[in-house]
Amino acid sequence: MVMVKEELRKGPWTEQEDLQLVCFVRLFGERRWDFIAKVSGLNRTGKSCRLRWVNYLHPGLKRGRMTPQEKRLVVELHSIWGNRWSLIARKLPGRTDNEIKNYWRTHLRKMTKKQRRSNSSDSSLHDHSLVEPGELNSSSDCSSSSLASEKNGGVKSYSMDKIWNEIDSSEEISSEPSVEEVSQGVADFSCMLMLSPLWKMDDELRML
DNA sequence: AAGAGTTTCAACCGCAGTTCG
DNA sequence: ACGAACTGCGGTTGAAACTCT
Repeated sequence: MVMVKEELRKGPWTEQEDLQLVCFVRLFGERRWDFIAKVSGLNRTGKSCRLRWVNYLHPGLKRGRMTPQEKRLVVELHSIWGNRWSLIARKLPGRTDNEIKNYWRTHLRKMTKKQRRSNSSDSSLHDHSLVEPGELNSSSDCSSSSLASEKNGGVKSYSMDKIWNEIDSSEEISSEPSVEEVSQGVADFSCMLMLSPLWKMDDELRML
């Protein structure tokens, strides 16, 4: 028998992987990521699973651009705490440290550009307006919980709403099942049945 | 219209801190 | 007390989308 060690998957997550991860996080909670990674049959590291959950799948995440208020808060807090992104993120409910970090980088770039320009043209630098032109009226389309670019028909063109709907509709399960329950086969947990290659693997093994 | 430059965002990596056996 | 495994954080990268010329 030849043991083929499957390579860990990297790169963008598929809708199916997301569903799978959400199911297993609901089962086991937001901890033991390595365990979840193994048990779920996702070919990902625990780290990768955690990151995906925290930055993307976690319910209650706000989607869409940051509002001018949020931007202002980020700048204020950054002036106090520096690059303590996770700390700053805690003051902005629904925002992740990654998001804030990303925002800060672009913000910083804009500022340095502005500065360079104003240095060269000797204009004043008072405009600390964090609000880009046109932002105030159009701001915060957070209501749309669709993923970044639903326009592109790529891998990512599905929405979190859709995922959560699918999950909700497929579960009437208590929030915290015991490990025993799980091990004896919460397998009737429909999404697990359908999704986890682990169970498939089990069947395949039996066949041998 | 097309190509270059810029922005945005998701994901990976390495490291440090924490937990557990 | 100690080492291994796990977790969380900050930095960085790369691809896709968008804007400008």
